[in-house]
Amino acid sequence: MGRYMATARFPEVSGAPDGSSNNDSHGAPNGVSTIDSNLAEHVVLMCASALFTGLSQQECMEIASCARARTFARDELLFMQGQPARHLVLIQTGSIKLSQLGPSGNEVILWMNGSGDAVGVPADSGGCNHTCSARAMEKCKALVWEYNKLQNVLAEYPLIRKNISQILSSRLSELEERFREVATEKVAKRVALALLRLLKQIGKQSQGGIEVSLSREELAQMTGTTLFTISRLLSRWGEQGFVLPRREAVVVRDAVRLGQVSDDDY
Amino acid sequence: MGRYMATARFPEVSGAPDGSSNNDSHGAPNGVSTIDSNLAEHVVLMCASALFTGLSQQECMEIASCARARTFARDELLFMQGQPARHLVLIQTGSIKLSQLGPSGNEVILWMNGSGDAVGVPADSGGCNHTCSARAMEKCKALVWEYNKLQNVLAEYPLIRKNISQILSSRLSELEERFREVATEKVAKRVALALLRLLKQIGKQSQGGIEVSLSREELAQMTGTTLFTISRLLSRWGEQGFVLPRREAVVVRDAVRLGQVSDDDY
DNA sequence: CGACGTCTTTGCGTTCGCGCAAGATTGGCT
DNA sequence: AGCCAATCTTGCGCGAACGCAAAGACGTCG
Repeated sequence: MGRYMATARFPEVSGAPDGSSNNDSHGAPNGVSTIDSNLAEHVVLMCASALFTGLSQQECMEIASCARARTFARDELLFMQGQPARHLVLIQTGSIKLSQLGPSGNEVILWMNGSGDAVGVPADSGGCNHTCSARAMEKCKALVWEYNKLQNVLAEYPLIRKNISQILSSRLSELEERFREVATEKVAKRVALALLRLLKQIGKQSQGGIEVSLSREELAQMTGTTLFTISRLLSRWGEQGFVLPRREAVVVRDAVRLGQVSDDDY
Repeated sequence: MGRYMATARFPEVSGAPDGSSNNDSHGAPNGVSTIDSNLAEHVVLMCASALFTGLSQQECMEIASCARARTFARDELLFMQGQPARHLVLIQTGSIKLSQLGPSGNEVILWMNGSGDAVGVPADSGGCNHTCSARAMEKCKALVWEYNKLQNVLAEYPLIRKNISQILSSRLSELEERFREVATEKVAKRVALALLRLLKQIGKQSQGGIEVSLSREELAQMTGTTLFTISRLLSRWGEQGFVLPRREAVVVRDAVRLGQVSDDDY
């Protein structure tokens, strides 16, 4: 609570960058222009992403040309729940959290997305409103397409439609699983399972283990509990040695042990 | 628990009906063959369904010709969690519940589907396993397509792909909402919201209100609580008059009042 | 019609996890 | 360096909901 209140401006991811676009000094050596080396990066990113799986480098390059490169500052809002969806964002570096606000003011974090993930995936090409708000957790680099420019791309490469279905479908099954968890499992197990998922999604190698950068409150909002309970849990687990509680983060030292957490571990 | 244990046979929705297929005696009057009148019914159903939205009657008829009509008996299993998905089922009458079983044996009901809904929607055309089990809640009539026969249809009518994305996307947002609810709201509100949703999905007009045919336990499995708590809740609400607790069902007399249920209502 | 199985109700004790409050820790910023 | 705001920790009490047990209601089937 609190930290974000200042950002009251209504954002909508704009294609036009805030100044910090492609021309980041990358010390491009003689002959290779900065634009080209960025383009190559983008193509690599795209080919590895679930969204553009199956497309050739050639094709990715084509599609990349309709995109704008952007950076998002820490805590910057990409879009807000309820707004009409207009932009597709492919994350290059950094992580983005998608959270939903309920009528009674309660907030949950629905998704954490990292490098290679797509945010604002269009179901139909247009017309829908965002079901959640998106916020950069740290400085992010990303590629942004406007839906209307995407229309042609989708028409030309029907494979992307298939990939979108695939993405939607796998998100659905992940959420089904998480729904079952939050509906039936006790807090300790839920938190353990959430952490294990987060390891893969936004985990960063760190001394002594893999670090997940989420505050106690954010972890609580992912698992349907309170920051107090999370704090107590992590303290306990810290004593047992398989996690290291950090400020706004958790370092997981032993994922296997974490996976064995059961009801009696709290 | 228990009632279902007997059905140990491994099912997989078969195209070949169990005998009770198209030729239900419908007292077809002279001139109109039973087949034709069924086909007409199917086309009407399809045109009204989200899956085939936008297709002409002509086209629906074409597609219907690849389908088999089937009935499912009460408590019949359409498919089981973990099995490879092979069939698309469009519900004509009756309702089907989709439930997921966790590793520790806890079960939740993820979806309740009624007339016009599609079960086993293919994300990609094949290769995936079912994330939940499907069971007919009552005698159901349905149309069934095999995935391999569907391949051609999907290729010929790309609109269906779009519709599938649409369906997946709207299911995703419903589940996001329910996830938020189960993660943040108290039991009373969760149950009220679940009932309101069920009214639309599988509600049947009944004397004194709209009836939802779910046992206490099933209602509990939808909302992440126990049959005891549900029973107590419904008793209380019954006293207040806006619902009627019935055996394996709930009659909602005043949906507006139900929507106003808040924490202090239990 | 009566017996049985299933579903439901309700009482009661227990516990998990909430939520406040006060204090400790941390990192950023001037 | 030192202040300040944000985050985190921990103790404590309480209440929502669980979960068992026993009894009641209902429908079915012989």
